Formats: sequence, C-alpha cells, structure tokens
Amino acid sequence: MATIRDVSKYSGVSVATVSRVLNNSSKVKSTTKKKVLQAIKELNYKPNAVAKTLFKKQSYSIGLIIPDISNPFFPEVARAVEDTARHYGYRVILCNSDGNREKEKDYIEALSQNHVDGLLVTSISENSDNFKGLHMPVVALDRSKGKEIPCVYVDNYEGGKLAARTLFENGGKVFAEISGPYNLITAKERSRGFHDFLKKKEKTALTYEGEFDFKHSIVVAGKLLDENPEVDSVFVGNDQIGIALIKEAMLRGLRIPNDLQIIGFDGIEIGGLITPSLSTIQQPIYDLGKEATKLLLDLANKKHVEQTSICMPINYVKRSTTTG
Amino acid sequence: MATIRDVSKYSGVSVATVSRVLNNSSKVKSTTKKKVLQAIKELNYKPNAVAKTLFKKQSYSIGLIIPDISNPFFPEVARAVEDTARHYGYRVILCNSDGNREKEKDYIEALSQNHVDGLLVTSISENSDNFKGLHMPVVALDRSKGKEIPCVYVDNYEGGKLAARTLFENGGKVFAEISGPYNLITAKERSRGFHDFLKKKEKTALTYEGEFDFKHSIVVAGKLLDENPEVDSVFVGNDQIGIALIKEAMLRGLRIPNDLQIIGFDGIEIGGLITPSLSTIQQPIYDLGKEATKLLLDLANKKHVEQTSICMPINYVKRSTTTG
DNA sequence: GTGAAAGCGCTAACAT
DNA sequence: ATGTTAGCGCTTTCAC
Repeated sequence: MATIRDVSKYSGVSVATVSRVLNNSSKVKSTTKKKVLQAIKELNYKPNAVAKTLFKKQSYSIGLIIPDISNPFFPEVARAVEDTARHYGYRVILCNSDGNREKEKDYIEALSQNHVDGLLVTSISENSDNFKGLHMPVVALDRSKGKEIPCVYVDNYEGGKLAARTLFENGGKVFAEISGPYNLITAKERSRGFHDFLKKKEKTALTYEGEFDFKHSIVVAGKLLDENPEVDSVFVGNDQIGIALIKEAMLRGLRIPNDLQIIGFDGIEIGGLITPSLSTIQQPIYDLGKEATKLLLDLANKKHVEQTSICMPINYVKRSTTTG
Repeated sequence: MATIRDVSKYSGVSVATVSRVLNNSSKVKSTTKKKVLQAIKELNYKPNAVAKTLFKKQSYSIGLIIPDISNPFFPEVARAVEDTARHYGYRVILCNSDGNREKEKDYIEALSQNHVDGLLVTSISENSDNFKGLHMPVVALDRSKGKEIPCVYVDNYEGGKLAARTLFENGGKVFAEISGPYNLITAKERSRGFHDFLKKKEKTALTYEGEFDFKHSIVVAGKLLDENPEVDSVFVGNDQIGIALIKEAMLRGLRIPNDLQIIGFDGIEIGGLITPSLSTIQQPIYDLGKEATKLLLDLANKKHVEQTSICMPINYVKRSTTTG
C-alpha cells in the first residue's frame, strides 16, 4: 500500500502539499497539482482513513444499536439509516442488543473506543446510564427518552387510541388485546391508549401480555382464542403478533373480519402481503430511520438543530382484517 | 479523554509499561501493575482503538455487503454474521449494494480505506474485478464464485431438482415456474435444476422470469395465474415470490394445495407463519452466515483452512402449499 | 505556493 | 522488569 510519503517522493513535492491536493485545503499551483494527481494515479494511492480518523477525531461512522435485525421492523429502519448515512458519507456499524442491558453497554464501549461519531439506539430502557458521559451524540429511535436524549418517535398512545376507536366504530362488542412486553415503553403506551379510549366508551378489554416475536405470539394468540371465544375485536402490540393471531384464528376456522377483527401496529411490509392482509396502525418506518440519522449527523457535526425531539405521524391503514 | 500518556504520568511508569499491562504482552511486576490499573480506573481511561488499528493494521471489523437488508432473507444472515463476528471480537459494517456494481465498488473502496479485516459479500456478479487486488480476504455468501473466491453456498441446482421431484411425485400435471432474475447465478441454477428434472420425466414447465421482491412478484404471479389457469404446480425462485403467488391465488379463489401446489426456496421465517404456510426448499440461513463469517475470520487471521469452499445442505420442508 | 516538523495515541524493538 | 524512542499515515501550524 502506497502512503502519502510515497506520493510525495514520486512527485517531488512535500507530503504537506500532497495532503493539500487531497483535501483541497488550500491553494496549490495547478502544475504541481497535476504532478501530484499523476503520482496518485500511477501509484494507485488510497489515503488511509484510519490515520485520518486518528488525527481528526472523526471516523465518519455511526453505531446502530437495535434489539434484533431479524425482527421485521428493524430491517426497514436499518435500510433507512444506512441509506441516509451513506448519503452523507458515513458508514454504519450494526449491533444487535437483544434488549440486553449488558450487551448494549459492551457495544457502546466498543463503539466509543473506536471513535464512532454517534449512536443511534433503540434501547429497552427508558433511562439508562449506559448513555451517561459519552463524548458523542446519541439519538433514540422509536423510544421516547424523555428530555434526556434526543429522539425520533411516534405517538404510541394516540396509536392505541386510534386502534380502539376504529374497532369500536366498526361495531366491536367484545374487546381484547395482546400487548407487547410492558417493560417496553412503546408497548405500554399503545396499550394505555387502547384502554383509555375504551374506558371512555364504558368498555373494557381482556389483556394478554405478549412479546414482539413470532414464536411466543403463536402461543399467546392460541390461548386468547381458546379461552375467550366470544372476543370479536383484538388490538395487538405489533404486526408480528397480528400475523400470529391471524394464523391461529384461521386454524380455528374463524372468519376474518366477520368473526374477528384485528388491528396491528407498525405497518411492516409483510402485513400487506399475507391473506387476509393485516389492518394496522402504521408508523413511517423508513422516515423514522431517516430522520433519526439526519438528526444524529447534524448533532455530530454540531449543526444547529431546532428540534431534538421529533414526533412522526401515524395513521390507520385499513386492510382485510377490519370491516372499516 | 485520557490517553496512555496520562496514565503513564499518573502512575509514574512509562507508557510502554502501561501498554504492557493493557495487553498482557509481557511480565509486569504485580505492584506496578496494580498502580497502573488503579490509574486507569481513576482516570477512567479507555484505550483508543483507532490508534491501535493504525499501528497494528488490524481493525477488528469486517464489511458485510448484501443487496438489501429489507429483503427478508438477509436479516437472518446479518444476524448470524453479527453474532459470530461479535463472538470473535469483531464489529460488522452493514452495506446495501442493491446489486449495483458501482455501489458495491464504492463500498469496497471505502471499507478498504478504513482497513476492515475482511469482506463478506453477496454479490450480483459471479466474477467481478471489484474484488481484484484487495489486500484483505473476501468470502462470497450464497453465491458460488467459482474457484476465484472462497465461498459458502448451497447447491441451488439440486434444490431446483428437489422441488421438481416433489411436485411431480405429488401428482402435478401442469408445471410452471416463476424464477428469480437470470442474472443471478443462484436463480438460474434453481431454475436449471427444476427444468432438468422435469425433462427427464418428459415434462415441461411454463417459465416466467421474476424478481426477488414482493411488489414485482405480485404482478408476475397474477399474470401467470390469469394466463394459465390450467397450471397446478408452481416452483418459485424464492419464498417472497411464493408468498406473492399465494396471495394472488387466494384472490382468485384457488384452493391450495388442491388446485395449486407451490414450493418456494429459502425457508425464511415468515413462510411458516402465513396461511397457508409455504412449503419450501430450505437453506440453513443462519448457519450460512455463521460459517461464512468463521471462514472469513480464519482467513483474516491467517489460520490454516482446509476448505475455502463450503457447500451447506438444503432440505424440503413440507408445509401447507403441497400435498406431500 | 510550498516545505519542515510536530503530533494524533498507540505498540514494539531495543536498551538498560 | 521497565524505560526510551521510533514509527503507523495522516493533518496542520508555522516558516519561508
């Protein structure tokens, strides 16, 4: 590998000058510039980004810490993050935390030692001191972090209410919910919104606490259906649970949406491709990732940001598991 | 940020000694070691991994270049890669190439300049000079690269044959295929295996060339069904096409598998969760990613590897879109 | 407009 | 067992 020193010798100028033409950092006579460019070409010289990072303390890379890339919500986020990062010349390091505090901490430490320029995190814990004392910006993704950390999120409470209203207005009589795990603030908020709306209508809903995961959801969905055959309207904590519920409902010969209405949450692509397609409260997943990345990079580059807390809109997408 | 120099001063020993305790690289008297450790703690010193990388020419990071993380096959791969890399102390940089040669090249150049220790690539092109002259190992994932590049893959040709045999033995009469794009060697091989088997049985199959993508598949699937209502057995290039075909078939009131049998390829998780669940030729997706990563890291660490070309087994998974 | 030299934070000879 | 020092490849004052 040729170094800047090789280029310097080959072209007969100093390394400083080579650096100047490399970075356009100050005027260089056009004839010497030409010589340098020529040398670079002939030696097939590529600047060593690590050396540059060491000096500049800027790596043009960010860390993306999510619970699990195999969970279908996150690939869409990751794609947005990567696209956006790339657009601004940044690379992204992918980290799966499994919602494990220790694993998250290990990653943060490693990323920090590698001088990434910022962290994008979907963390399990609302307030964690995993993020204390870092010398780089952190943006929380899909988790409202209160005032402590900049974040990009959706109003999960309103989403829950919207699901309840929809089910109610569609003529639902017996309501149920399979929520996400309550230790996730997002799941809790969705649930709270759902129940609050029903309460105003003097209705209640059976509630099962689930997980954001297919395997577990199959079990809970089956249980709900078996224990409560009278239920006709279910709100589920995310689309994966919804897909599991559809499967179990069909296995039991229920007609959807006539016997059973279902509303999911997230709007992952696959929800629209199954039969029946899953009605859902849709988050702008790609834009969530995109805006979070933009915010993070603005922060990393010390640009002025007028909003460090961005709430993105949700909306109800009617597909085939609801009547209206 | 404290540096090794700060620790050295604080503890009254040389930087070399500090480095020694940091890396356990040679014996240090236990009392001085204690002093150093104490200083490290009090100063909250963290070694700068970038500086180390510059010197050692080893970054403990690898690049993962795939077409698109939103394609459901790849999150499972990426998860395996990340798990395995992490297990060996490596980080992974995620890159989406969209199967675009130029984009792939840009990534390779950037990763190379950042001195990643190796590249894991699912490339579109079988033989590309994008990989020529790199000073780091490359492992091809799910793409047989001939002898040029180490690779981890499955026997797609056999998979295609297996699909054909299954459909045939289940009593299929009129066969069809929606293949993946022919410029992908994997798609072509699956298709070739499928047709070769049928030919031996003196059967033919209608063939539509598709894409490994939901949106496009919906269109092709609809077309196939409308233009050939007599078809009763379809092999599709991957599970996504299969899911699209199921959707379109149900839309048209076809009974699966009685009127129409479908076999997919890949074995992505969602295929088992839809109704009807998709029978498929399953690849060991996680293990593919795991073995590829292991191979790459062995290569990066110049360990002796007896096999630079690893073929993983496939198998038929009977679910609800086939009769047997 | 260009060059010399210091230094980013670390490791590894080479001394002692 | 420990210290001194020369880099790794780059950028950036500070001279000229």
